[in-house]
Amino acid sequence: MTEHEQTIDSGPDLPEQMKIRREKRAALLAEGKQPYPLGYPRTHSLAELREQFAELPEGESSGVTASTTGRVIFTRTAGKLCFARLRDGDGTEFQVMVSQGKVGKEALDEWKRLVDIGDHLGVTGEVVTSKRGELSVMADSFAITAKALRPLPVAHKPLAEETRVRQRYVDLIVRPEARANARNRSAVVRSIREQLDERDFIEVETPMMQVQPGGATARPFMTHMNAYDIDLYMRIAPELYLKRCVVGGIDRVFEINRNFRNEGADSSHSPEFAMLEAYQAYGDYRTIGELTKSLIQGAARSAFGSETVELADGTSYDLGGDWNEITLFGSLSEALGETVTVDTSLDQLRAYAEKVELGVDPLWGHGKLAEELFEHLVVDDLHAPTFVYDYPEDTSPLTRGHRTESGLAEKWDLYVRGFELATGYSELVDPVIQRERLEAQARLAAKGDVEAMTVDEDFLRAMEYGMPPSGGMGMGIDRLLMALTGLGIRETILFPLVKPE
RNA sequence: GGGUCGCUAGCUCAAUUGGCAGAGCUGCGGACUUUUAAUCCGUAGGUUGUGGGUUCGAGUCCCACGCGACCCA
Repeated sequence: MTEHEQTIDSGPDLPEQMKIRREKRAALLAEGKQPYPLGYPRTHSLAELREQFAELPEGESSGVTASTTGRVIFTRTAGKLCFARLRDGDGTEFQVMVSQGKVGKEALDEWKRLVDIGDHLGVTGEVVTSKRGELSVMADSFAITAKALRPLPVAHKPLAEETRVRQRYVDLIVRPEARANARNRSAVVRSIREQLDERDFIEVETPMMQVQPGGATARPFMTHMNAYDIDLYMRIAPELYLKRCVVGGIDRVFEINRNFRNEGADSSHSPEFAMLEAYQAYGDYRTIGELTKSLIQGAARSAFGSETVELADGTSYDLGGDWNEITLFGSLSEALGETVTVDTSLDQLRAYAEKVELGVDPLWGHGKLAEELFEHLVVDDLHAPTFVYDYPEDTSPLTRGHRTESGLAEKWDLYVRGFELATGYSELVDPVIQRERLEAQARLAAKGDVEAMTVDEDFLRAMEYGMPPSGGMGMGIDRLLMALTGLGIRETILFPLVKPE
């Protein structure tokens, strides 16, 4: 016996149920059987059996012998006849019957002695229906294909929320919604990729470890590369690299990948999150807004069959048709009952903040305070899909100034069900103004703003070669799933970060 | 960061004023050749999140810590 086996077999503290399963594993080995064989010669998946024998009348035998596999999720013994329900990864279930008359006493006893709920099983036998009319395989033989050493949780009580997240593998085994969530996410991401492909966008993958972080105002994670002995940053956004792509002639480019932001974690924020960013040469914030709407509506159609989706709380949510459009200062004026514009003084904004009991950071400038007021007063009411247009220029350092309104930037944020889902811009492509903006950001950083950008000389060099006029957008994939399903972010991410137990 | 609540058997949860730590399902042994969360008989399973403290006695009261949920900033 190896040291490892001693450890797992001899633990006196091990719960009884786990000890017993380990003993069953040992018994299989002692009897010359593999508890974890290489495979099982399968002729039909459970779904194929369901499809092929859907018409088999009650109480009849098909005459067809099939070999199939699945995880045991239910067992029942009725004397000399045993039942088990198998389930496949796709959720298909199928019944197995083991009869003493068919397999003999020895095999039936082995079944009763060694097979547990949770085990993976291969079964070979005739496809029949039971007296109760259920399609079944009447086993001629069976083999455990993977012995489960831990019991599954009780099927009929919901798993505690924390256990779902910490042990997603168990959640996926026992909860159909968990499996559906994983598949829905895949369907949504696939739809986005296909739609962008149809529009001739090229998918790229740009650095996730960067010498200097850029493309967003956010606090980065730091790491260290030993070979070069330099600090590196996990990226907070792919923007500056995707723009380099557009400079280089990849006129329609996108990336779906992870960003990392060293900030809080709560029911709508994860420190690592998946993001789509897309850039389109000779587009602007209007065309990229249309694209964003199409992508979301297309994803809803292809993943859920409709632009009106069913949310987890049972309500439905309509993403179809045209969406509301408001402006930041217009909606803020309405909420305050006072006319607020980009020219309203900082002191006046501070007075409004005090009036609505918004705590103000003295470091906040004019634009930042206007955005904070907007988030405080307006955002919660933006339930229907709403584009919020025209943000202050001084908080949008990578965005082109507004074509007609001085002091504003050509930026929109898309709000869905009260949270920010996506953002889009007419991109700033003038390298001289871009340098001024980044240098201003760097001065904020020097003053202690941990979220401020730094001057990326290589990015500016690229811009100096000329970037065509472009629209760009970014959308949180996790949040898109939240919008389409009504789930919390910890349900749309399979393995969200959790503190160690 | 502040407040409130929670952490008990494999899973989901009880436990009265501080007085023998329980149930259902699961498991184990038995009966049953058509079960579907079967039924019947029997039975096992606990360092009550961790560490201190008060007390004759702590799941329960006090302190600290860990993990989590909700609310607030």
